[in-house]
Amino acid sequence: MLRIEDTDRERSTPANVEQILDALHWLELDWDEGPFSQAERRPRHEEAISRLLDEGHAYRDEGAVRLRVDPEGETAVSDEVRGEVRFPHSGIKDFVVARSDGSPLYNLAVAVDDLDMGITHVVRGEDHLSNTPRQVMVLEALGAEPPAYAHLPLLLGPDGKKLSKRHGAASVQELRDAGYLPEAVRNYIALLGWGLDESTTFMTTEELVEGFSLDRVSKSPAVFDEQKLRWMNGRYLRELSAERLTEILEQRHGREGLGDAVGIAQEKMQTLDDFWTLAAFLVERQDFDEGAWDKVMSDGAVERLSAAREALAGAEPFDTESVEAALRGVVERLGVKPKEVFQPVRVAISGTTVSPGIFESVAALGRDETLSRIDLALDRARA
RNA sequence: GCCGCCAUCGUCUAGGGGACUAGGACGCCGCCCUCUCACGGCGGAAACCGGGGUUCGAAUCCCCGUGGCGGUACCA
Repeated sequence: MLRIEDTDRERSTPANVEQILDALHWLELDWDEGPFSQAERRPRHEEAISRLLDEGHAYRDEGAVRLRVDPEGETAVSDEVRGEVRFPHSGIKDFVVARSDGSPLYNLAVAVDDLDMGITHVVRGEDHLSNTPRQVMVLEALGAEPPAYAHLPLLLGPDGKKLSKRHGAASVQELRDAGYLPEAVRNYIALLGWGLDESTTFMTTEELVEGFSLDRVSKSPAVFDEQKLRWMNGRYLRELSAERLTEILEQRHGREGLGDAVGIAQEKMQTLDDFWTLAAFLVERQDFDEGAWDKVMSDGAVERLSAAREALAGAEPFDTESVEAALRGVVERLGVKPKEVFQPVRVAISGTTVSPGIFESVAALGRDETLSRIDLALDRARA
């Protein structure tokens, strides 16, 4: 039985817990909630406290109950990633295990819970390492063997500050909203503070489960790098079938009929959000970007654009192949560079100089819409 | 203050005394591909925190320093 710290116990609001579980669910990670309810656990905690009191391991001090700590001794914690860590008791005073009102404190509650639940491995953030000797002392006073501990390096934000768990669920939510795929996030996070070997980067969940080992967990904190996540997400996006991606995007945007657009934008996307910036022009007309317009609609652009219009008007059938043939024919006839024809067309249909492939885009728009957008551009250029 | 953890390219990391001229990935730069942007391919710049030891030999082991982080609560 493995316990993964941590869902805050008493201090967690239901909404908070809800968020965390929601994040785990989105990441497609399994979990077992265990006995969350403090109310349920309370009798066991009180039992442990009175045992500690009866056996002289703890005493009352101004109402609160404190555990006795032998000032001469030391407590060693055996940690799966850091080895044996020794804590001289000179740095640990008798500590409170129960408040004056009898309610248990974290270090006691967690130790008793671990014991009752038969926990064998406690895996949690490094921020708990210094608390561990206290939990071990509680367990020892109770005559129990402490579980194995593994303290993982903290995750830092780009600012170098720790990515707190209390905001952790929120940031997983942010990643989802920003258009990252759960499998990419899962894969990326696995690589923070751990690696299978010196070069493996992409791993399925099965491979992760199969290959994970605590002895390859690193000891130093890791900074979350969104650039790398974007790259990885792009790779996962391109592995999706066009059908599946269309389904995801149609649901995300609450629209139908995005298939063609998805087909030609997929290879350029890094996040789901990128889709709209890349392909919005295929769905609705965009305003002309002034910079792009000035750059492309220079001398002779009107002639080249009208020639392209003529060719497209006669292209039959209006698919990618014949569009390409028509446009390349114009290039040849005019004896100009390909881009001198393609870029004006691109600006005419998309409003800007950056877009997916021109032949696919024109074909996807259809003849009528394409010609009408070109006419609009022509009018504007002549005005 | 005291206790503890950590320290390799900008970032994630490999490395466990000689295989290190320090490897891979993201990002960056250049070239190729090319209708733009991407994708892809090729190439490049880029790091062992500092000082002492130990050793024939140290990125690797030890000590000190420095820096970052955590704990030291009738918080979790």
